[in-house]
Amino acid sequence: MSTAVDDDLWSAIGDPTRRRMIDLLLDAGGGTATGLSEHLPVTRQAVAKHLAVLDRVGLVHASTAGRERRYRVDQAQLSRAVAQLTAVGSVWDARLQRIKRLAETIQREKEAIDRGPERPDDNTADDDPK
Amino acid sequence: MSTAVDDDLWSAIGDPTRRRMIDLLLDAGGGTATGLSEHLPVTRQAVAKHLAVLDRVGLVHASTAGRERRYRVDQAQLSRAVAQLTAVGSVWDARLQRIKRLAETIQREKEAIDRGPERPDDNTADDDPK
DNA sequence: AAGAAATGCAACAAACGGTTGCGCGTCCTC
DNA sequence: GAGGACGCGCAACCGTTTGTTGCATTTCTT
Repeated sequence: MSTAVDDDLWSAIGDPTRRRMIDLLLDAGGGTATGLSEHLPVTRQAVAKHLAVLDRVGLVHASTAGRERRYRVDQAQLSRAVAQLTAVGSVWDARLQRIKRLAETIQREKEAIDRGPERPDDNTADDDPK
Repeated sequence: MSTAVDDDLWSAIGDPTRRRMIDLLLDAGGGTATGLSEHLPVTRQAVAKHLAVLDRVGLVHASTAGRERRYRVDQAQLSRAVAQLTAVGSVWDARLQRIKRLAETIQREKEAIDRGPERPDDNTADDDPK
């Protein structure tokens, strides 16, 4: 169900610093390594490496202008990533729900036994009540 | 908005191997390091380390039974993680939507200019069409 | 009691995220 | 237009993570 490309996307957005970088880029509509590093607790070089990673998986694109290298978020690719997140989330959610229902069923059965361990079915002698 | 604990949760589920392990554990309702490693492309020891990571952030719990050490998913904590995923996803989605609307607005304005760069309002000379 | 099965521990290699230091192009200003 | 300031890329290095292999230990089975 998950491809290698998807794994790359995941590990790209798995890093907290990279997630914050994407936030910043979305907020400002783009930015440079130096600019981003001023809002992050890491050096410009570390930011540059992260940008290279994000670029490699297509989550951002760069454009050189003079001595500046400006990065913008690729909306389509980020959409893909978001779809991945919600997909995995809903799969796990579904499994959790199933487990939860199962547990409740077992609990009900247990309580039933606790109430009357040997009592058979209710309606075995239900016909002709009078 | 994101705490250190949340970052730990994220990086725990950020690893593709660990995600597949959670999948397997959910499917089978629990499992051991040796058992999981048979369904994964890594050795038993690597799986054991991953299980230790997942245990440290509370996503799984272990119980020793004889020579076996069986791990189960902590439903509440996984729910937390899923909530995280969907939260980040919806934030990014919202930003993407905003950008998309903005782009469409600009596009409409551009097209309007292309149709008639200097034309003022539509209904200035609308009376007496003949 | 002996062997198979499961785990844990230790040493090691490679990749990752981070730092510092340096050199090179581009812009601004005097 | 010469010189400094600014932004960037490259290389070396360090600590942690992720993976391996090898071995000792515990527990089950026969």
